[in-house]
Amino acid sequence: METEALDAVDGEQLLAHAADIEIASRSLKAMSHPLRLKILCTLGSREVCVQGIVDNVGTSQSNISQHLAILRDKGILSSRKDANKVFYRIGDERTLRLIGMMQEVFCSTD
Amino acid sequence: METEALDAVDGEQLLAHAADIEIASRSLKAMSHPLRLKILCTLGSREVCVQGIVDNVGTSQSNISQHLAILRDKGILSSRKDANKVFYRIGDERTLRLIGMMQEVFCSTD
DNA sequence: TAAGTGTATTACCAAACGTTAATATAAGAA
DNA sequence: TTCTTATATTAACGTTTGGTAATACACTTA
Repeated sequence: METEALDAVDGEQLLAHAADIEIASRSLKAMSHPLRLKILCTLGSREVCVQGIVDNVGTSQSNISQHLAILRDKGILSSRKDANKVFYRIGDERTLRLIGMMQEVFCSTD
Repeated sequence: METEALDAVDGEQLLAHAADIEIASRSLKAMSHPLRLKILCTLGSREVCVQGIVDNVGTSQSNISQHLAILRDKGILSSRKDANKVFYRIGDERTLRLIGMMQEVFCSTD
């Protein structure tokens, strides 16, 4: 890890490309809602069905379903149907990495 | 009927504490607007005055000032006044780390 | 002092967001 | 078939957000 990237020199800046900014802010926005972040943290790298997410996150089934739809539509989650259950997982590698990084940054005692 | 997928790895969940979730989502939300993310990337670890940010980010002075206020009020930016100019910098260490991480994740190595 | 430059604030409006409640769909069980 | 569980969708409504335009404030210089 080099700190040189942060020491922007004379006009140099991070995430310089407009497309990168758009993609990154889109992902951040998707993760920035407490319930959605909690969903993502509940999932981590495993697969959990909707009811499992509801039990863990703690709001109504309808509310969870709508947040899952947002994450799914943005390409962050992917799902698999088994019988009458639907299992979700984080299908976007970058998001998975970001969640891990969030833990490094925001969890003090680990 | 049981949520075995969840029970199987009961203890394994990222950002487990409610307080961490709140703090993290708050920071993410602040960064999740394209203009604000661009401001943060413009700053990096250096100090830039408002007009410099306006020139680099590219919207109205009023709009930039409002986004700066949001970031300042959330404790992400700190500022210093010199004559009639105001210089901003990222004053929150965690945000600085996150921005660096965003670069790792979202910037294709070119 | 007046004029000019740099920054912040306000008011207004439209659009996006988030929650609840109700309903719909799908699949397994009886 | 009918009942029950699991998940998704829709409508409605209040809240928040974001942008523009206008204006106010702060400081500097002539």
